[in-house]
Amino acid sequence: MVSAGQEIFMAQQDTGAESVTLTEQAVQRLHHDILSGKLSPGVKLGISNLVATYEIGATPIREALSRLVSQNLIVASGRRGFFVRELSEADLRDITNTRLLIECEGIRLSMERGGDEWEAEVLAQMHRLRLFVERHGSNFGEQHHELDRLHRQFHASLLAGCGSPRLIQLADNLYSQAFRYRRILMTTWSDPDHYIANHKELADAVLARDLNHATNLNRTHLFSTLRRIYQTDPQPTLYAEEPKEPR
Amino acid sequence: MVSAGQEIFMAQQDTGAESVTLTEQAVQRLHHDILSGKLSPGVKLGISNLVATYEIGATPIREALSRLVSQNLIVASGRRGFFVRELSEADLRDITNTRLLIECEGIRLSMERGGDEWEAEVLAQMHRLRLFVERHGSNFGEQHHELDRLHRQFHASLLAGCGSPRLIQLADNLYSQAFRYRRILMTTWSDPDHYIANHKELADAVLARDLNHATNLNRTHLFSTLRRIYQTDPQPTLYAEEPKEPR
DNA sequence: AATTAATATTTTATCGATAAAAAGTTGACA
DNA sequence: TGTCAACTTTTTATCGATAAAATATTAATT
Repeated sequence: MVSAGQEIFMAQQDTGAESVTLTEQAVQRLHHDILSGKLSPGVKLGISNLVATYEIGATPIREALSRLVSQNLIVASGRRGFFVRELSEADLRDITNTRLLIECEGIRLSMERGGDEWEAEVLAQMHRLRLFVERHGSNFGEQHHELDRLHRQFHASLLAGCGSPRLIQLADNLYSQAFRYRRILMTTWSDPDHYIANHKELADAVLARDLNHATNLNRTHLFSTLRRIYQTDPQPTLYAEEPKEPR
Repeated sequence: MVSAGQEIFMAQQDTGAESVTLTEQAVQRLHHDILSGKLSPGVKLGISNLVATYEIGATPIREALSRLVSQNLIVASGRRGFFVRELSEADLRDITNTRLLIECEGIRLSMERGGDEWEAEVLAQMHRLRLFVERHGSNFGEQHHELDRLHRQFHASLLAGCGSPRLIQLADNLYSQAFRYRRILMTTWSDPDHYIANHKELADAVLARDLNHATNLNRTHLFSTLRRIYQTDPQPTLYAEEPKEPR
């Protein structure tokens, strides 16, 4: 027999899980499936297909698609339906340049305004990232949900202290857009130690308020995807002419 | 009696007007009504109200609302509905800072990459703006659709040559967000000549590739709304420490 | 009079059905 | 054999109806 207390608890759990709008569920699942590559670039997102696949009605699916359009993951074409956005070198370059602009400003502001909690947050995220990589050193190349999450959160933490909701939101957005490209490289990642060392260096530079160093590291980090996928020179348009400040 | 030819023509016109998705129509009308202040900040956007007002079904209305949520004009709250986003000083400050970052980078890139057509575009928009103001000097303070459009396009033209779709889109987006605040001031605008002179100076600086001057003018321009509405000091976080480059 | 409980009302979120495009197919004619 | 036109199928965009929440209202009890 179930006591009243338990019933209430379960009801809360139920609503806690199910009270999330179907639209939101659809957004999350579509987002995930697009980032993971399950839904490839260019693929047509037919309503009836999606309704069948996700077992969600057409209205919430449609609403979810609309939301993802504004996030540049999906393209809506007049009366012809929805499609997963195509990838291109020009697009990745645009993403990367914009990201650099947004993230560097966010980091700059965080350095200026960030307090103790912000610093603690950066350290904590770095720590989580390191622990995970150390524990999964062998399967490092594999796509791993948890690693994705930690990596995203690490980068988010760097600008978490900036005090600008818009910069934070934009950075997160651009991260998602870049992820589809980065994913392609994931299987080729080799050296966990190198990976951790890189991120540690960035975190340290940020916490040391060394804007110049942090910016340079971040630029290298962001452009590495572009370089490795398209074997192009970065052609960084941003902060390229930044003065060499004595550190 | 109507000939076959006319019938076809009318049908085309009909589809020409109506083939635009109802969702898109709803987006435009909501966008307009929010920017114009017809739908005030904080107001609840009840579905049935909107359905009745716009004479559009609930599905397209809902889709339109979803899209505008990602544009920061509307807030969606769980199962409680949609609301026009509130205004606040902190929000305008965030908008303004972000705008400055985006626009200045866009202008910088336009200066670097913009060709003849870009320059022509800037001049043309400046000209259109001037002509309109000169012709409507007396009713200058009034809200005027056409002036809004021209002003928006003028600012868009400054970064039109930057080659970054994302910067362009972001700038436009932020313009809309700022517009709700700027609108409050519109009735107090006094001097058409001053208005035109300001914009002319900005256009000239941009075309002369004087980044420093253009940045300063743009900062002043953008922060003037903040200053005038909230009587605050700008506290510009951006480019504040920029060196005084000899022009 | 105030706080809670029970009820009624409104409104959202969602589904299933439908009309209208778009895409695809077939067949006729040059 | 190729092109155009009529027709069929598929799929989108949209509506009206409904179940489930949230909100407002009333009643009851202390």
